[in-house]
Amino acid sequence: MGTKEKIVVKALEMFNERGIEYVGLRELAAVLGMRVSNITYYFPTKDDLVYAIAQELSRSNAAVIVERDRLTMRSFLEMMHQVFQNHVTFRCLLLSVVHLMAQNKYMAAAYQQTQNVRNATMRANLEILRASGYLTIQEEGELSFLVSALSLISRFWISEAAVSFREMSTEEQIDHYLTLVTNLLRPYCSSKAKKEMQEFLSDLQSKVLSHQEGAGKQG
Amino acid sequence: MGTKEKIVVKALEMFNERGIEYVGLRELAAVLGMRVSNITYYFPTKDDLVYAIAQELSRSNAAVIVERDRLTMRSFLEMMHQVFQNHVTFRCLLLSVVHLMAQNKYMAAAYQQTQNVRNATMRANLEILRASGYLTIQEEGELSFLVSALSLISRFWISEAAVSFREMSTEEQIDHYLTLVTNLLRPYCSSKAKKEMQEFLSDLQSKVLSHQEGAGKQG
DNA sequence: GCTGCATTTGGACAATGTCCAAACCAAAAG
DNA sequence: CTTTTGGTTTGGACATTGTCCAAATGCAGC
Repeated sequence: MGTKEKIVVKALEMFNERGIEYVGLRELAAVLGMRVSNITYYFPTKDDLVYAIAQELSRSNAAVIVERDRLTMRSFLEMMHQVFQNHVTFRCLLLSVVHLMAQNKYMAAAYQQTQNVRNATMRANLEILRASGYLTIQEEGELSFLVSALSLISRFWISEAAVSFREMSTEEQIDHYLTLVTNLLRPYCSSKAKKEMQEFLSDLQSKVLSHQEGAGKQG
Repeated sequence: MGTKEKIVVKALEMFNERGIEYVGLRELAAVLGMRVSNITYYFPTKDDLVYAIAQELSRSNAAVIVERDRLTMRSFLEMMHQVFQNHVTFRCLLLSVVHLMAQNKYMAAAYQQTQNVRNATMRANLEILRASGYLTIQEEGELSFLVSALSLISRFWISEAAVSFREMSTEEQIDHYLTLVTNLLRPYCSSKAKKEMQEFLSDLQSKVLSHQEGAGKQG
């Protein structure tokens, strides 16, 4: 692993723990056993370092794809689950989204485009679910509403969790917000969709419980 | 207006324009025609200054109340509207919520309590709307879902708008997110509620249009 | 062994929030 | 009118931050 990668990995770790703004380059350098200017050699600006991390998140999120003809309510929710887990892995970015966009025009542009793609994909997926008889969406307005709402949840669930559900474990947080997603979709769900949703939630919660037991054994 | 108030007023103005983190005390002092240490005399810490602003937001939000026996779907939405307008007035706080909470324990505690009160009030209001035949909520789960979803929207609509709908006017942004709120509630609405909702939205949008004309005449 | 280039280093810079002793100033006390 | 008092205001210091640059180091290829 080259120096550049080492920096990115350690930076992500520390940024996630304490927040991007509260980790100084000197501290990061000290942990890495190098000097500050060695970091600025690879990343002239702290923003460049953050941007490199952001690109990794993009890559991770791009990897979460289900073939169109295999999309079910269950696989849709599992996609959301994977995206949420990526958000946890890169939580420092999502917690600082507003500041990063305000400061760094380059990142703002890239983020904007990514989000446009994500929203279009979301819309397409919902349309597939309607065509497959999972969702009973009557009009365009309902579709845009679901896209908007899912986008808002997806972007900011981790921020709300950070300020309001700090005492909950990551698994519990994800469970909470995936439940929110299912409740949002429920009024538009066919009985087939509701059944898959219920199965998904039960499986999810049993995983959360087993995680808690695991944590209990450790502590 | 004493020095202390002058500082708070100007700070809010500048924080809203450029973000709390990007307005230095020296710049604020220069605009106010005083020295930095004069600010720190009244607010030993920048956080203290921010906290003073936060207390003003609390006061403004506490003023948004409708008597219980007069609560209708329309007045409920108008309450949301007023809250959203308060958020605009104090937008610097909402845009930095995550960082402020991470940094300042005192503010975190105060915010937490405020949010608990707000959620309880929201729940109570929704229950009144159900009792008055506006909402057809069947089970507890639906009620908690609506409270959670409304809380998330209320906290982060302005953050999403800041990164995604920057080109929209404030009125358009508020219109968009109030529409989101109504769409969220719609599946649980009686026909009476739907009618009031529709009236509210029409009035809102005609206001937005007149605002646009006004802006057009100015520019 | 020398050259050339990527890497690493130390030290500087301006800007930030915070702090403190001294100066200022207006009103009360003598 | 002078002195004292206590709330303001000031200038300058401090450590810390991100950024920058010239010099030193290390290493592969000739």
